[in-house]
Order: sequence, then structure tokens, then C-alpha cells
Amino acid sequence: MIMKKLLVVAGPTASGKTSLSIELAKLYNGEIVSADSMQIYKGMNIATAKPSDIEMSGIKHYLIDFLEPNESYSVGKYVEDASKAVDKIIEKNKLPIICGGTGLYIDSFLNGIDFVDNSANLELRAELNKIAEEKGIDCLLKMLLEIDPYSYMRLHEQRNQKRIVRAIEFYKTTGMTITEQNEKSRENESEYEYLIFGLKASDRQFLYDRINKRVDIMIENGLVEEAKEVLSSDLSETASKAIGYKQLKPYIDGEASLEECIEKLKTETRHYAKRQLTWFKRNKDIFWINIDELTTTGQQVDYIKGIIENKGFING
RNA sequence: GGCGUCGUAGCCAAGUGGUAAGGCACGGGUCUGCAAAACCCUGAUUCACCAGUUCAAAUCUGGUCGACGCCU
Repeated sequence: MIMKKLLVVAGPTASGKTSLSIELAKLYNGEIVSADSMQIYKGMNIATAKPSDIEMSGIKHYLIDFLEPNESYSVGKYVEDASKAVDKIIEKNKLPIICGGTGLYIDSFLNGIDFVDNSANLELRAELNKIAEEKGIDCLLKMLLEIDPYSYMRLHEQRNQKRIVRAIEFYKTTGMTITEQNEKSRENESEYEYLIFGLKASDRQFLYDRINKRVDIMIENGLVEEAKEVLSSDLSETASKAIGYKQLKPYIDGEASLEECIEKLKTETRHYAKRQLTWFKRNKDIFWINIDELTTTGQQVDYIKGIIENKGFING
């Protein structure tokens, strides 16, 4: 089987993925496939730091700005869409570059995890959540113990309702335990040959400073106005999770000062970055780039170029 | 200068005689259909300092220092 070649740029928010990926695309005749769960939405621009047309400088981007905020989205859908986009780019004889901070999307796509059709059952999910509310989460844990002891062992400690519900939901709708499904999908061979680069800072504070500054800039660029608009529209569950709007709501509603809300927004963005870092840290394939050492996109591109040449990754 | 209130972890804070709640931040982690989600773990041999009372003090007494408020 011929492996499809591609490049991946990952990392926490505000680490500089966008400009790096665009420069790489210019250098290697590439096109970009976003792996960002929020930039998919139209009208959510400032908060998601969606690249502008000018920033994109003619490089084609996929999976950005194509969904209305009232539409839901999910990993399963992403794997499907990203695969199509990558194929399209390869057909054009160009290099696909996956770029984004949504670790689950990236990993699921690269590893070809197949999200079994019809394994999602929203009504059942709601029912199970209701049981948890009324009878307590232990009731769900008991159910899980009976159908999938392995999942139970993994989940009972953290008591994470969302995961417990999904495990039960999966079994009831497919007849297969989620443990079996996970094992099966781990055997899938990736159809991609890729090099994955990760952006981080050797000094965490360096990243945090960038985040804080970027939030200030977002405010200057009219985040409050955007928030008013987004918050007044119909939001899907996915879109409503975006960082940047709900934190400003108390101010918009006149219940808190702008300063307080901005602080909250910064803190939550930092938390998000930390979680992203925790996710990506586990991936031993990542070539890490410290943005406090290679501070310019140019330096980062040169470094990556060195690795690509060294690996003989691109040669026709 | 006098009077009063206060001083507990990086921050907020409970505790008024029986051996330091809680929240936030920070740090670490989990992760297979909402993932910018959801969830888990983690901190004071010590309560501004010194002396005293007591079997026992963050808690009571005296003093010192510091903060704030009021008065002169």
C-alpha cells in the first residue's frame, strides 16, 4: 500500500501554529487542513484566532469557516472530512499539512480510528444522564460493571459521567463493548506517512505571557462585539463550548467588570493550553520546537526543513 | 501621639482552648463520537514575631512589629 505523505503541525493555543503552517505550505507546495474544533464555525473569528485571508496569503485552507454555529460537529465527522480533504490535496499533487490544536482530532485522523456508524444515540445518552441525575452516578457504574468490567475499572475512579455514559451507550447501540471496539481500532494501520511537529515553550510562562497578550489584542480587535453577536445566536453544543464568549457574558449582561471577565478569559485559555500540552506530551513521535528558543517562524521553518531533509521525507 | 480593627499556603478564607475546612491560582495526569469538552490527583509539622497561662493555644494574657480605619 502506498502511504499518503503529510506534515502535521500541533501545539497549544497561541504557540504560532498558523504562521508556521502557512510558511511550510509556501515552501513545500502545500495546502492546509485545519484540525481545530472551533475554527470550523462561521462568525467565530476573533476568539478562535482564525487566520484572515491576508494571513493565509493564498494558501488554501480546508475545514475552516464552513459550519454554522448552530450545527454540531464531532471527531467522527472530522476524521471523515479530513480524509477527504487530504485526498483532494494529494490529487492536486500538493502536500497536505494538518495544523491545529485539537489533539483528539489529529490523533484520530492519523490513526484511522473508525468511528462505528450509528454508535451515537443521543436519546439514549440523555436517558442515561437523567438516570445519573436522579439515582446517582453509581447506578450507571453498576450497569457498566455488568456489561464491560474493563471500562468500569478504567472509569470508576474518576467518576467521569460523560465517559461512563458513552461506554454504556456504545454497548447498547452496537452490541459490542467499547473496550472491544478500542482494541479493534488500535489494530488499524495508519494510511499516512507523516512527520509531526509540536510547538511549545521550554518555559511555560513564556507561553502564558503570549496568551495573555493575545487576549488583550483580541479585545482590541473587537472581541466584545463578536461575543455579543455569537451569544445572541443559536449555538450548537459544540460551538457553545468555545473559549472567548461565555467568559465575556457577565460583562455583556452588566454583572461584572470587563477587567474581571478578561482575567477569567485569560485563565481559562491558559488552562486550555495546559491540557493541550498534556495531551501532546504523550505522543513520542512529535519533534518539539521551543518557541522561546526558535523565536521566529523563519527559524522554525529552517529547523523543520533540516529534519525533513535528514529523513529524506520529501523527494518526489 | 491616642483609640479601634486586623495579621492563617502564592491569593481569598473557615476555624475563638483539644491538635489547621473550603475555594482560586500553580503543578501533575486521564483521554477513541459534544474534546476550546468532561474528569482525577496535589500543598501549612503550622496560624506575623517573642514571652506567659494551661495537661492542651491559631484560638486566652502581655509585649514587639506590620496593615488598615478613626481621632488629635
